[in-house]
Amino acid sequence: MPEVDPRNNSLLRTLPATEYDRLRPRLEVVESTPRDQVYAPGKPVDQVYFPLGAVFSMVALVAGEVAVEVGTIGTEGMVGLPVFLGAVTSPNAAFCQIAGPSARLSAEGLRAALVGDGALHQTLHRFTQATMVQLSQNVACNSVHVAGQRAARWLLTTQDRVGRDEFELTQDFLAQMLGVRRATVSEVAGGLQSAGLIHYNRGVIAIIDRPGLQRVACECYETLRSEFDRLLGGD
Amino acid sequence: MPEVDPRNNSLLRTLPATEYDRLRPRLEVVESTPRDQVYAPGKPVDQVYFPLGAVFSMVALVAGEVAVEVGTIGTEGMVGLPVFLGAVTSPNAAFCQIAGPSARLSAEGLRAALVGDGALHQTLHRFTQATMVQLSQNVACNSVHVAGQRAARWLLTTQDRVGRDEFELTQDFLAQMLGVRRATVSEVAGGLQSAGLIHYNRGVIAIIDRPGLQRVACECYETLRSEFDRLLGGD
DNA sequence: AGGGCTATGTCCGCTGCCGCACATAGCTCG
DNA sequence: CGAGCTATGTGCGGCAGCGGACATAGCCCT
Repeated sequence: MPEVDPRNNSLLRTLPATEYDRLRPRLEVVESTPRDQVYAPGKPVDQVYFPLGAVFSMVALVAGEVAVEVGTIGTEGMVGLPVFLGAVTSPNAAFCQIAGPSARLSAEGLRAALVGDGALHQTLHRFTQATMVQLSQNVACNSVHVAGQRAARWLLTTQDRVGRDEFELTQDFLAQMLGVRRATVSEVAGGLQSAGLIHYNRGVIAIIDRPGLQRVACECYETLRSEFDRLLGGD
Repeated sequence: MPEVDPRNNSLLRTLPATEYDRLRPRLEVVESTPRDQVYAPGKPVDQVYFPLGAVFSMVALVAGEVAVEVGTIGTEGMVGLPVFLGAVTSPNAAFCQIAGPSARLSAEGLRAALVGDGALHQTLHRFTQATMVQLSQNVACNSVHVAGQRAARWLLTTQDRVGRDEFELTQDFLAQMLGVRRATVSEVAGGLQSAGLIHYNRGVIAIIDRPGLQRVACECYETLRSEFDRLLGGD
């Protein structure tokens, strides 16, 4: 595996050297592939992930079955907030969406690093707030905006998180993330492609015209991006 | 104002006596009426509320205008988590939904009470986790369940929070909370009434048949209730 | 008593998405 | 090179909820 610097993760990057050095030996760089689970509903969350290029999805279950995406996490965050918040388990699940590396830390490792009131604690507090804002916006977005707008928004957000303009994504997967039928994604994706905004082929998608996509996407994209900047960017 | 014991709030109730006594002199019991704002989007959150009978609603804005309810807070919680999480402002708003008393505390008062790693800190961490679970479930619920199910669920939750089987609520208000048209609420509420589950009249609603309502509501009600119990009840 | 306001009931045409089903094209592997 | 799988395209009937508009009824105030 190519050595990746854990400092590619914004949360880790903001830590002062002393605190980071204490954490460093406990971090393990691992590669995830789509659908790898970080934690499952009701099972103990025993590891947290600081994505270094991978993107993860949090989903909520309905009737113990249908999974609806409630938020995504990339290099700006951490997967495993329930550990930070003192919960052993969560009713939600988290899994890999886009392949890539992450810095992994055991739950005890995180808890140990949090004793006292250091920078990590504060950083994770701000990330928690950012996550709550993301969840809130998603509640609103899901009930107000139509599939096409949300698909465009999702693609923009994912591009931000992976930092590449091409990544693996099937229509089937995107349909699950948006909570719509695959057939609906087929229609809206076809529309975006013939408008020259994206290009896709058998599970690989490329963003061609970002500004164009932004015009199609709902304002939730901009709203969240600027709020994340404000909360997590300002240091 | 009738003196209400701040210990009616579960978060305050779980505090050990020493910590509560330190907080007590800073708490002020206040009465809220529907639509009273606790905080507004982008403005500093300068007070937090521990509801003692009132119910509050958090809403997210879309296009700076349309407000969609993302969660509710009653005696089990606190309004003003952004303060705890170190944010000065929030893009969301919070306002009173059902009239009643709360224990109010200034933002600085809360911050002062949090120095060191006491029980309040831990309690609020667990409440933060509970709130995130609530938000997640609402994302899923909004995209999967139909208006009738969600209305029933909302009524059940609100009844739990106010602790009475009759409270003030107009169809117009409920429509905003559910993110549907008032006309839609008129139809589903009419259905619930003729099924003998509820009774309402000009802004006052009474829950007649709780078990019946539970059969109509989506499982999100039970899911969340048991998760809140698990996180906040176990002490 | 009457005027106005608020809360509620109801109707129409429309649209976005659903459930279901089937068709096709590219990739992979024996 | 053909079999089979996976990813994508498409069509049809149906329904929930929308936007917009209008009607009625109870309440309050004068």
